[in-house]
Amino acid sequence: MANETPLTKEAILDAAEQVLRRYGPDKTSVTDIAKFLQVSHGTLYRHFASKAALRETVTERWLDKCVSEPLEGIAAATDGSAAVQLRSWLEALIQKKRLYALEDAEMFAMYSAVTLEAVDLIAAHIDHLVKQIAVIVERGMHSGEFKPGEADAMARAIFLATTKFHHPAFVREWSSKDIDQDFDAVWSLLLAGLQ
Amino acid sequence: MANETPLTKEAILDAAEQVLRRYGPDKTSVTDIAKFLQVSHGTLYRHFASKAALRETVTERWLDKCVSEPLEGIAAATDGSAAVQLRSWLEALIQKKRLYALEDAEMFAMYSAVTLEAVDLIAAHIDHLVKQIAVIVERGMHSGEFKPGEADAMARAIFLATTKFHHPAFVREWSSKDIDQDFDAVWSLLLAGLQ
DNA sequence: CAACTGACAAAGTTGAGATATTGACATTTG
DNA sequence: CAAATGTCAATATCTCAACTTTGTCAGTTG
Repeated sequence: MANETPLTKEAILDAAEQVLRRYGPDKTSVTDIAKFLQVSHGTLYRHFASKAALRETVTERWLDKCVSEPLEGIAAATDGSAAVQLRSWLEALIQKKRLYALEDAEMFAMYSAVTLEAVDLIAAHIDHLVKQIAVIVERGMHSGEFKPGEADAMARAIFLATTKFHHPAFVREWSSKDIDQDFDAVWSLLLAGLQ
Repeated sequence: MANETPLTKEAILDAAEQVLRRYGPDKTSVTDIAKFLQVSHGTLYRHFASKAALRETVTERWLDKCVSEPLEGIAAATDGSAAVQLRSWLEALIQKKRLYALEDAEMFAMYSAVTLEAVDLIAAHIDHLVKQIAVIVERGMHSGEFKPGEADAMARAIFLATTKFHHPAFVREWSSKDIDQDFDAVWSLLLAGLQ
């Protein structure tokens, strides 16, 4: 019964994202996604090896679209102060995490779950973000605004040192009244270490 | 049937710790602890308002005895390099967390659970640790080894920036091969910010 | 023959009744 | 009378059978 428009991975991912947003990561079954697409659930297994692989791919795409890509814009700028640029980049990362935790709660829950299950996928996403930081740090070192050093190691240190403000394990603490002051304290110390 | 040696809070906490170590935080009931002490479970409610209060008090005592007190020894030293002292203190904190995660797994699981439930208790414990860091930082500022600044804010920033290496949410990542290298990267950046 | 179906086994989840635990308190005991 | 008991209602957890979901694959279809 081959259809004239055969099912693509992208179409499945779009459907999965919609169903996931409606039912949440815990209540969404492969069968639910198949029903939505009006295909047999077996069909989805011709495109994805397992439910876990489908969940991971949905999350990977969401992270790329909602986190990596918008931040790429900030990291790509080549003018102005590197310190200001770095702070903007970190604030944008943190603001996006807080926003999605509230406004796209089901996809954020999916991302939190995948963070615990798919270590390699998250490691690759983090590498991607650290590379963006490294570009900013390198520019700062080149212009003399930051002191010379291992830009990649520094970038990774900056990402790790701000974990509390962007890692999903801390969602509940992001509504604390002290959180912005705490970020400021960490930022000041990191900036002092860079300059 | 009042006993000649009336039950003390400490005796209950000792018993609770032993039973908790045997059965783990999920499988230990107030009745189990009462059975161990050969008293009625109702008796325990004359000493603790609730099971949650008992769990929290056990955890508080464990944190004081196993974390705060040993680190106090390192923080109290008044000679040698403040940088070396601070690094020793942080390494001791991290090493203790890793050790207990493996060697006292049930009490560590109890602590992980309480970290999610009893925000105020953990906040007080963290304040305590941050004060110890502040003592080291202040000494470093006084001796001219660290540049002058707000020692308390810096101490808090140091604790927050090293979250990934001591917060129980990251137990699973502590066995990664990169973890020590990552700590080194963060340490270098923080130290540069202090000096 | 590529794309899909649907029947199937194995694994996982759900719900309802049985059992255990929590927490309050009137009562007992030395 | 302070300390502890044991019963009770409410809440939570366990058990196990019915059901759902996952993942495979031989078979169907355009």
